Order: sequence, then structure tokens, then C-alpha cells
Amino acid sequence: MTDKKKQILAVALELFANDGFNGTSTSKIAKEAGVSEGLIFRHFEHKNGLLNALVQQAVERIRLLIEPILIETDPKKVIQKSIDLPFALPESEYPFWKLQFKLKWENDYEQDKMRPFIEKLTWAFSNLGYIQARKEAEVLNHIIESISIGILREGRKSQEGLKEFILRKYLK
Amino acid sequence: MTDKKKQILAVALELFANDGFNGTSTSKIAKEAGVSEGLIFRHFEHKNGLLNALVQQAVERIRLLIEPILIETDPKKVIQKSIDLPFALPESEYPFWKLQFKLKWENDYEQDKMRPFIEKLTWAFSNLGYIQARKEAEVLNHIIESISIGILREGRKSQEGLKEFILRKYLK
DNA sequence: GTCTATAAGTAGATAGAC
DNA sequence: GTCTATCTACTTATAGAC
Repeated sequence: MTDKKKQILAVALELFANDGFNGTSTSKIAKEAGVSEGLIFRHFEHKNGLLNALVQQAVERIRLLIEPILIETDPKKVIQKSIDLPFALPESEYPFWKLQFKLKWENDYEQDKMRPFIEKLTWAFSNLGYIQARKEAEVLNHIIESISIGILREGRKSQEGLKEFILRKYLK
Repeated sequence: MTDKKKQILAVALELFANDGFNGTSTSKIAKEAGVSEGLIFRHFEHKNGLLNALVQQAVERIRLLIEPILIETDPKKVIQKSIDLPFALPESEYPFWKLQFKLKWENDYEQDKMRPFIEKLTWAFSNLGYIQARKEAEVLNHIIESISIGILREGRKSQEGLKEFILRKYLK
């Protein structure tokens, strides 16, 4: 991947996250990235190719993010790491995740990247003696998702107070 | 409000919810609503006026939706009604609520319509002897929000199993 | 004469081609 | 890197209905 290609993707990510896909023109991307508009089409064929590339990045980034949880063998640590997940996101990646959450509302967006994560949570709750481990996992996943949204929309501080509270709720 | 004005709003709602605000042209709205494009601007001044009208509707609809909870005096019923909230939404209103959740990701969207709801939940938990009533309320609000999103994206059935589980969790 | 509606425009932006 | 056919939000001219 050339520097200019990377630069185009980085700018597209930021603009898509802020102004939406349809609210962002290819000419604006080119201008902000300091490249000619034609280069965008050379690298990505059409505007949608840009989005596809960003979504592909997301698949890999989510995989890396939940990997340490999937290989964890201590059920308590699985839960603790899961709750910590949204708080551990570097702020520089917020636009990236914002875009992913926005895209979830598009009709043709592939879901279920978190399926292995929920399976692992189920395993953890099961191991800790919870009877309805699956439901517990789904509820905790809901909480984590909603906290993530809160962090992305209003900043980490808006949710920080909840972290200790939830940890205690599940691990004491 | 004339029939044609209502018709324009109804079509705009559906198209904005499906294709996004920037992904929807005024000409398409006019065509689908069976009116001339000019009529949109006569009634709503500019395209944004359409959105404003829809958001205004939302403010009122949310108020009506949470009102029965706010006037409830039995704390257990407050929690039960709150958990029931997303499941009680008529399916015909799903596009409407989808649009509201999408708009939450826009920068200039007014938040905090749910503040009185969280206050009431806090009051309920406090009344039931919970020590950290405020945090409990925030967590339950997170769960309800995330379940709502699940219902709007994947249908009511995808979340139905969680309802009894959460009710039992909080009310037994 | 105001209100509701339309059809036919305009100037600028847009994705993509050359 | 210039060009263009198409689409965009919005306007103007016009006119019947109450």
C-alpha cells in the first residue's frame, strides 16, 4: 500500500465518519488528501470501493481487538477484559469506530462480527456457575455495546463511572 | 396539516430512514409522494425543514411513550414497564425510530430526551433499596437502549428471549 | 386574495471518463 | 489534471380552489 493510497483511506475514513458517505464528495477527499481526484478511482474503482476497503479494515481490527479475550482461559479475566474493551480504545481510533457503528444502520451491512465474542462470554458465565449463561452473555454484550456508543458519542469520561460498578456487579 | 403535507412527511421519513438524509433527494421524495417538488419547499422551506419537522414529531412521540412510566408510583412497575418499552413499539413505527437512532450519530443532534426517564429509574431503584441506584438506572437504560437497537435492526423476535430473563433479574 | 399546488426552470455540485 | 453528463437543492411563473 502506497503512502498516497493510505492517505486517501485515512481522509475518507474521517470524512465518512463525520459527514456520512453520501455527505462526502470524492473531490473533497482528494483535496484534503492532497491527491488528484482521478487517483481515488485508479485505486478504488468507484466511491463505494473506498467504503469496502474501510469495512475490510474493520473486520481485521475487530478480530485483533477481541483476540486476547478469545484466548483467555480464566473466565473471570474474560469478563473483566470484555468490560474493559470500550475503555481501552485509543481516542485516535474513535472516528474509525464511529463509522462502523453508523454503518450498522445501512441495510446491506454484514453483521455478526461479534459472534465469537458472545460465545466466549457464554463460556465464561457457564464456567462461573451461571445457569442462563447465554442470556447473561447477551445482556453483558448489550451493556458493552451501549457503553461503547456512549463513549464514542460523549467521550470516555461520560461512561468511566460505570466501569467499576459493572466490574463489581459481575466479579464479586 | 393537509393530506399532501402529511404524505410528504411520511415518505421523507421512510426514505431518510432507509437511505439516509444525504442519500435522499427532494425530487425522489416528491415523486414517491406523488406531489410536485416545489410543494416540499412551500411547506418546509428547505430540505432541512423536513428533517426538523420529523425530529419535532420524535420529541413529542418520546414524551408520550415514557409518560406512563413517569407517572407510575409503584417502583417495581416502573422497572417492568421500562423493560417492556422496546417490545411495545408497534412495528409500523420501526422506520420512525430507526431514523431517530441514526440521527443520534449526527453532530448537531440534540441529545438527552431520555433524561427524565433515567431520573425515574433512579428513583425506582432507590426505592427498592439499591445503594447505587443511579448506576443501576444507567446500566438498565443501556440495556434497554441496546435491546431497542437489536429490535429495530433484527426484529422483535431476536430480543424477545431476553425480556423475561431481565425482568426476573431485576424483579425477583 | 390568500392558500395550495404545479411545471419548468436555474446555478452549482457530483461521480466518474478521457 | 481537464472535461462532461447528470443530479442536486431550491426558485419562479402560473393558476385553479376556497
